[in-house]
Amino acid sequence: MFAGSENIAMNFEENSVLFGHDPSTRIVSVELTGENEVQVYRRPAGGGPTEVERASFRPFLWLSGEQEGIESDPLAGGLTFDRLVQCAGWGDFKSLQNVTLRDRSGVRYFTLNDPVQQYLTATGRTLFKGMDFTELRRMQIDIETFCTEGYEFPNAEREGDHLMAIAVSDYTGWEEIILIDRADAAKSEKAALERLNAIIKERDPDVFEGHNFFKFDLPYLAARAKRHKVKLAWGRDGTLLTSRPSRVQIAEKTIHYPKFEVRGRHIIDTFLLLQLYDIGTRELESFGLKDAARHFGIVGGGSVEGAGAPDTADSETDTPERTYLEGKGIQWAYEHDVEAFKRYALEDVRETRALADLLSRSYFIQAQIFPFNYQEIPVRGQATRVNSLFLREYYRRGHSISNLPEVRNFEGGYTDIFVTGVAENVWHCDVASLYPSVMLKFDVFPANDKLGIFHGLVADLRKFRLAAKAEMRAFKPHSREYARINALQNVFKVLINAFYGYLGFAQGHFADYDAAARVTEIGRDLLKQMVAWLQNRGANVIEIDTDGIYFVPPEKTTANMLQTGLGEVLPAGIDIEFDAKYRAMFSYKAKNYALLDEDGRLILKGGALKSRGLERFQRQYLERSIRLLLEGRPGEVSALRTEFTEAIRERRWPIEMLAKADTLQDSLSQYSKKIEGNARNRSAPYELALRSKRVYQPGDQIRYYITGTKKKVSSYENAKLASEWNADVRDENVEYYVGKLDELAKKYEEFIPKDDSKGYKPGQGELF
DNA sequence: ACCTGTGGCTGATCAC
DNA sequence: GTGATCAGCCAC
Repeated sequence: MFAGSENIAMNFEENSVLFGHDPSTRIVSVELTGENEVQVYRRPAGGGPTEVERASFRPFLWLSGEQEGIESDPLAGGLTFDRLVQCAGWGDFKSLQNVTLRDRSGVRYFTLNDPVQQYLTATGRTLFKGMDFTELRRMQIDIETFCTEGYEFPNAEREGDHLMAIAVSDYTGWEEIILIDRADAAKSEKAALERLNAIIKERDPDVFEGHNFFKFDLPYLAARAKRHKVKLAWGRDGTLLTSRPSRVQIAEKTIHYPKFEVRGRHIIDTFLLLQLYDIGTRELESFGLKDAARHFGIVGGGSVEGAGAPDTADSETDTPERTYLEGKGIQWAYEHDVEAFKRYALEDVRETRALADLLSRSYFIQAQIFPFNYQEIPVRGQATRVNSLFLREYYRRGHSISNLPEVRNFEGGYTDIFVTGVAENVWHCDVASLYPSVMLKFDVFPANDKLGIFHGLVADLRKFRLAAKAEMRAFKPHSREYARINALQNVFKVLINAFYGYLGFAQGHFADYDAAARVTEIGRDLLKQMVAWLQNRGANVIEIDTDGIYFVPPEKTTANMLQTGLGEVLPAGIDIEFDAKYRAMFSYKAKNYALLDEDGRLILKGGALKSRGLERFQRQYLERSIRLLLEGRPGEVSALRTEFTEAIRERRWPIEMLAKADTLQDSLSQYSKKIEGNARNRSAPYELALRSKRVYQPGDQIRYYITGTKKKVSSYENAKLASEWNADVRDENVEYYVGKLDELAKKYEEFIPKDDSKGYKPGQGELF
C-alpha cells in the first residue's frame, strides 16, 4: 500500500510515513541559523553535553506550472502543484515569495513559512526519535511578584513593583529558589536575573515549562531584565529570548499571546496545555495552577496520586502552606515569614512540573511524528498536523500536490430525541470509532490522494492502537511503561479521529468535501438502522447523537443478546459496544441530558445543564434538583427552591455564586467597531473590559455580576466586575437573581411530579 | 501568519 | 410581547 506498511507490527517507529523517513535519533531541536544553514541539536545517548550539527538547507516552495525565470523541477502525478523550486537561501526564498511571485498575478504556488517545518519535511527527520520522555531536560520556572499597594494586578513597568522570587526546578527533582531582597530590590533583582542566566547555562535545558508562562512570567522577566540591562541570552547559541505577537486556536476560542522563543530550546506553557486538555473533558473549574493541581490530584510536593485520575470536588489536597497563607497572601509572607514564602513558591514549580508530566507527554510523542519543533506542536491544529504528513511523503516521493479543496457545507451527524423526562434502567451503546470505521469499511478516502497515504495511515494507526492497548495490559496501571504506552495509544486515537476532520478542512491540500459528506451520510444511515432494530425488539429509544444511543431495553434482554443481534444486521467492521447501564436518565433536549450511574454518580451533559455560561448557583440548583428527580425524590425540589431563594434574598452567598464568567472573543477594538457599525449588540463583559484599566485580550475571561434593584435591567448597563464586589456593601441585584432562579425552575417544572410517586408521565413519549 | 468538522441550546439585545 | 440575530458554549 505504501512504503513501510509491510513491517509495521514490530515497531511503530518503522512506519516512515508516520514517523518520517530519516531514522536519525535523539534530535532535541532544530533551528534556522543562517541563509542556508540549520543547526541540529542532539542529546547523546547516556547523557553528556548537547551536540550541534550544522547542516546545509535549501528552502523550497511548490509551484503550479513552469514559470519563466524561475528554475524548478518537475513533480510526478499531474496534480496542481507540479513543480518544486529550490532556493539558495532563506532570503532568496522570501524575496521569491514576496516580490517575484506576488507581482505575477495568476501564478499559483504555496509555501511553508516555518523554515524548521521545511527542513524536517525535506529530510524526513523528526525530533526525539529513540528518546524517552524522561530523558527530555525539562526546566520549570515560576516567578512571584510584588505588587504595589492599592493595585490589583502586578505590572512589571510600575514603579514599586518588582520580583520577589524566581523558583526554578527541573526534571531530575533539582530545585532552587532565587530570593529578591526587599531592602535593596533593584540590585538584588538584577543579581537574581543573572543567577537565572547562569542556571540555564549550567543545566542546559531542552524545554522551559511554566504556567501562564507566555502571558505572565516571561513578559515580566523580559521587562525586568530590560530595566536592569540584563541580557536574557538563553539560546543554545547564545542568542536572546525573543517574542512576537501570536495566537492560538483552542476550540471556538482564539487566544492571543506573546510568543516567546529561545534558539535550540522549547517553551511550553501548561496553561495552554490545560485548555487543550479541557476541550475533550470540559470539566475544569478554571485554568489556574491551583485548581488544576487539585483536579489532577497533584499534592503540594508535585507528586501525582492515582496517576492523574481526576479527583472529586471535595477531596482535600490543600497543603499546610496554602491553608496558612489563605487570607494573608503571599506578599505578607514575603515580608513577614520568608520560610513560608519560599515553601509556597517552590510548591508552584513542583505543581507546574507535575502538570507538565501529565499533559506534555502526548506532545513529546507527536514531535516524533510530525515535522515541527516541539514547541510548535500544541499550537498547530490537528488537521494541520495531518496535512504535514501528506506534504512530507509526497515531497519524498517527488509527487505533485493537490490544490486546496472547494469549500462547501455538508451535513453532519444524526441527532434526535424521542422521549423527554425521567427514565429508569437506561442503557447506552455506540459504534466503536464510527467515522474511521466507515472510511475503512466503505473505502471513503480523498480522491486526490494518489499515493494512498490516507488509507494506509488510518489503517495502520488503528492497528498500532490495538497493539498498544494489548501491550498495555502487560503492565501495572501506575507503572512508567504503562503510562508511556497509554500516552502512545491516546495519541493514535486522537490522530485517527483527526483524519475524518481533515476531509472537511479548508486548508488541507488533500481534503475532500464529497468524501466528508459521504462518511457522515453512511454514519447517519447506520444509526438509523440501529434505532429501527432496537425499536423493533421493543426497546424504548430515548436519545441519539451521531454514534451512540440511549434506550430502555426490552424486558428479559441481555447486552449480549442485543450485541449479537445488532452485529448480524450491521456490516462486518462496524462494531457495536454496549458500554454502560444507568439507574436513571433525565432526558431534557437534544444533546442535553443527565445520567445517574450504578454507583450513584450524577453525570450532566449539555449546555443547558452545565454550561460555564451559567452562574454557579444555577449549576448547583440544576445538579441538586436533577439528582432529586433521578433518585425519585421530586417532592424535595420545592424546598430546594425555597432554600436558594432565601439565600439570594438574605444575601448570604459570596459573589462567586452569582457571578458569571464570559470569555472575550473579539478584541476590544473589534467589538467597538462592530457596535459602531450596528453589527452586534452591546454586552456586559465587553463594556466592563472597556471601562477597566487592565488590558484585556481575546481569550481573557471576565467575571461579573448584575447590580440594581429592578428585576428587569439591561445587564451591560448594570454590571460590575466580581473583583469590585464589596462584601460590606452587597449591591448585587436580588430581584434579578431571584428572577433568574424562577425562570430556571420554570423550565424544568413540567418534569417534576407533584409527589414522590414514581411512574409519572414524562413530557412526551410514554415511558411509564 | 493563524485556522479539523456539523448540530444544538441559551441568554442578551434590538427592531418590529 | 415576539421573533430574529448574535455570541458563547457544549456534544460528538
